[in-house]
Amino acid sequence: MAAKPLKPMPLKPTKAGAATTAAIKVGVRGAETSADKPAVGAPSPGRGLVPAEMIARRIEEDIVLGRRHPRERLIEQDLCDLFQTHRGDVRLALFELVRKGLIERIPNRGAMVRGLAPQEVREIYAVREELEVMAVSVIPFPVAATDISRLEELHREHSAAVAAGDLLTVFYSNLRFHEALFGLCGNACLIETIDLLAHKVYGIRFYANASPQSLDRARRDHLEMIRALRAGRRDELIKLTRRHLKPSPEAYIKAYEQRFGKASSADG
Amino acid sequence: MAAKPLKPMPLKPTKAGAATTAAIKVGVRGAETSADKPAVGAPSPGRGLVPAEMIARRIEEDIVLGRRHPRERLIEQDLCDLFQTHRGDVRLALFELVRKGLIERIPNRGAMVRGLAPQEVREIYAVREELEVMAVSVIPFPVAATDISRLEELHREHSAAVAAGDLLTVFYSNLRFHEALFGLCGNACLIETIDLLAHKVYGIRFYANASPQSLDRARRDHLEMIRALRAGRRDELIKLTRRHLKPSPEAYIKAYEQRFGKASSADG
DNA sequence: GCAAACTATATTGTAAACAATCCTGGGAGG
DNA sequence: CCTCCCAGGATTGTTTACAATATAGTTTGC
Repeated sequence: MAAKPLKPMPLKPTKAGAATTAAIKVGVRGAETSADKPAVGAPSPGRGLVPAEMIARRIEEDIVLGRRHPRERLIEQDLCDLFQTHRGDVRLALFELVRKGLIERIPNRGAMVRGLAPQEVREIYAVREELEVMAVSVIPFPVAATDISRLEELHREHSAAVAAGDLLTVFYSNLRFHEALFGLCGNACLIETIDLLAHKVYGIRFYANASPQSLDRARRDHLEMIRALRAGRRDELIKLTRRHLKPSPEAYIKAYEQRFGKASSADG
Repeated sequence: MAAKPLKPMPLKPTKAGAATTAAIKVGVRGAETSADKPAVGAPSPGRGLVPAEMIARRIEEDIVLGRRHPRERLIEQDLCDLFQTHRGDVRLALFELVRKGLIERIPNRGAMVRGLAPQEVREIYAVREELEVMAVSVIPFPVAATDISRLEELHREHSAAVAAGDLLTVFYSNLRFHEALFGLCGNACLIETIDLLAHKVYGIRFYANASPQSLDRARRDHLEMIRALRAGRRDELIKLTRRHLKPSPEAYIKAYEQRFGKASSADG
């Protein structure tokens, strides 16, 4: 323990929760800084994120959009040059991506984009289904009109992107739609966990997004979800939630088996 | 983009899952390399961990056992001296703990042990219950005798620690028991997510572990769980799983309200 | 006497250099 | 011809120093 001749900390026994953010003697900036971290807002934003988080997001985006394929390796120095930063932050970003399950890292060797085995994908989607169904099961009904409006707005965004074939915008508007939907449940931990698992399978969306049919089906699902929400039909909403999660893993696994043979999907 | 004149990577299209670890051309030594880094002797888990993970673990343990209280701040240099390492690893460990929800970090200010508001605790436990019930719901029955034996062994360990009043061992053996139990479900993602959420509330176990009655109740719960497992009574097991999760948050919230007043628990 | 600004210090963030480790490829020995 | 060993080069891991930023205490102006 080094010197600590000054005060140990403000020590205000406020409610320790979200507001605790302000504890360190929050200036005007404190709140903002840690506040706007939940979203995956825009393609390449620099807004109030820690540099490492921004780098992680950019790499994530590359993986999602297929610009970096599985087994491709990520060199720290390359990333430093690319993002104009130092290795400390790049390193942090890489560990962050390991945590999210998007890349793999072996000490003293390096990091590489991670491919998901069918079995893993199935398992992740099983948990996602459980949690997303839980989320829509606890949404307080009736849902406020403003919330419905917001979902409709996001749905319009998504539809437009689908129509335009703009995959990047499709991806992010779809993300925002689901964030808004599950956000209605009010359980921050649940929302965060759903988000975490969604990140793990970002990479395979590429397969699901491949066909226009899939995109359109997703669009229609969203529309039905909004209807069910407005009508207060919870059972319907749950059914839709389950159905909406089916196509992505199926498309991925099918593509995987066609490419590498069926054997791999059965092991493990 | 620096030079990359050599091979881009082995590129073996094996099953991309867990075995992928070997992809970078893992030699025989690969595993050892990360293993033989004792760094700082940890009480319980000295296993092959990256230094940063070990540091995170130690700090986590301190928090769990109340050796570091909420709002206490963590200075990078102090931790370097304590763990005999450099700031890079300490920094990594701190970010890791932020992710686990045990500490809070504000850029340019520092990190501090995080206190959980009652509302957060409730939310986390709600998700934990959902996932743990899911886990025991998908355990393939009947359970192998060796698995039952292992659980009994861990239960004995736990019981002994409870009897001896050795809180540290109680904590870790309890952890191992639940890892083994939920491990039976076979869904790696589910196991990992359950573990993640358990970490988030490590800190509040201190309250639950305070009374010998609580410890003994947990012990008896474990015993009943093993019985239900052996008898193949899934409904019973689910009921026990739910019941087992109740006391901890209740004890914490009660203690919290007694200390800071009831107002805080209702907001948010 | 109070408030605003200033300085001093503690702490975090960034950068660069150095050391350790691992893959690649060629050559010696069998 | 094959195997083993050894240098060469690339990449990660570690160390150190320095810069930026925030907090605390003090001073100055009113």
